[in-house]
Amino acid sequence: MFQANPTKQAAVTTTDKVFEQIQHAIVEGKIPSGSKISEPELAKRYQISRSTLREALNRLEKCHLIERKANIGSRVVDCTIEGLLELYITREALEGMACRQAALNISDDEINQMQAMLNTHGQTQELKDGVAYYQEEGDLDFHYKVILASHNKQLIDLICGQLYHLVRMYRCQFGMNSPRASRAFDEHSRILQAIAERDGELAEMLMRRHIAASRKNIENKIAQQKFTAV
Amino acid sequence: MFQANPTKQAAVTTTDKVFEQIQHAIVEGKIPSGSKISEPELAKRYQISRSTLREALNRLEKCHLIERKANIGSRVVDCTIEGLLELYITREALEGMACRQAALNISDDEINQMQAMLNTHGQTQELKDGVAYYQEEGDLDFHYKVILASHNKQLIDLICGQLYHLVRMYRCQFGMNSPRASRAFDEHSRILQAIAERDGELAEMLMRRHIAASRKNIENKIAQQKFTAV
DNA sequence: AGACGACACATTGTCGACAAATATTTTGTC
DNA sequence: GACAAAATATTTGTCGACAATGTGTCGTCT
Repeated sequence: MFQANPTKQAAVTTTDKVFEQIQHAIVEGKIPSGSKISEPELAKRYQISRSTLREALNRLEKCHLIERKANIGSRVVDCTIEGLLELYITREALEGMACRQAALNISDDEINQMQAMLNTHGQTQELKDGVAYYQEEGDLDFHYKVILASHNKQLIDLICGQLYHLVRMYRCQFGMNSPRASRAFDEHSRILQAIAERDGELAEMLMRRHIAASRKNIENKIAQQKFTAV
Repeated sequence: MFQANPTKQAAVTTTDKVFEQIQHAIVEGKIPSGSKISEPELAKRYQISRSTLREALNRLEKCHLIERKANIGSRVVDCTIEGLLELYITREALEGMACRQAALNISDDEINQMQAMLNTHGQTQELKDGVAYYQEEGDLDFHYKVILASHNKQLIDLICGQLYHLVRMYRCQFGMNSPRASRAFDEHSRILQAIAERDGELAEMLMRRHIAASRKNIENKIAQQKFTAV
């Protein structure tokens, strides 16, 4: 099954739990993007002391969900078009490399697992006619697996531990159920094929194109919106 | 002049100051890599309360200099060969992309600045005959400038705000004054040239080769050490 | 009327103490 | 003497209070 963050273990301390709650609230927009965070208010809301809340805020800052300024306070990061495009460019670099490393380091077991996962995706996708593949976490699921298969702790932590919270936030807030669904599935298949053939160079190139295509898709949408707005 | 972290503003709160002190201590190995961190002891050493220290520890965790486990404690990250190689692979991905973006987004002013900087490097480098270029922060300085020139906040924060503390740590602890000094200077020149010509693809490729060459240089050294050890 | 400064308020930063969890030592038994 | 379990000690997590900093308001002066 899909899990929000394959790198972290279960929440044990109260800070952990509050952190996860606030994290979801931010990702889903319940705490609106760009809004200022009041420590006393949040502490009261979650029935915890300010110290505990601040600890949680620190972790939120670590995944780039909030920004803090000394003696001034914290704000939820705001979702801008530029931010989204910058995020995709960063993903292209990191996931591309992760994909190359996956081709070098993946185990046979992992290959089989991913193949099975893609098969499942393929069936449900045929049924739902491609609408839901992106939206339901199937897409993220595949990307997660690739990243983990890189066996590179640095990459895994950077992407899964930090970037992907932002990715999910943008997806939620911008409501991105792209029409690229069925094409994305094909691209995933080819990427996995390259990985299975241990062709790192090709694997990286395909993953970069895959992400770049998403980015360009977004750019087009934006341009379109601008056009209809005028 | 070179500054430790071009993204952050001056330290204002006591947490900031203590954070910087401990950061330097870890980077320079005064607090040995892999050692456990005692909160009470460090708090006493720096004359601050534990809450303040924990705030500083949170930031250290953010730059991957320490690792924390719930209810167990913090350890300074330990410097391993694998960790170093993983770090270089991540740098290759991120700085390569930063270089490509720099070629697209750099301003003419920035180009001139970098050109001037390289000229300075070239002169001092001729004098010192290439020994010091890597060691003295000249190398990092160039890389910093490239990353900033990408004008991509995400990339800048990831590399300058997080990765580079680790890079400096490894450089300090493994004492890496590589014989690649004079070659590195040439490579920097060509990278800047590609950037100035707005050739993003070439710029990325050259930067990736530049970093990959460093990595392979390290790998060779390791292999050599193993050989002589046997 | 607009600008500057003093005051009051709210928010963030820092502190020391208590509670919970983990590590260590002691004790008892085989 | 070695192992297991209980008791102790240390460390981490959480709390509420105080200090320092920033913000807004009001009154006075030009």
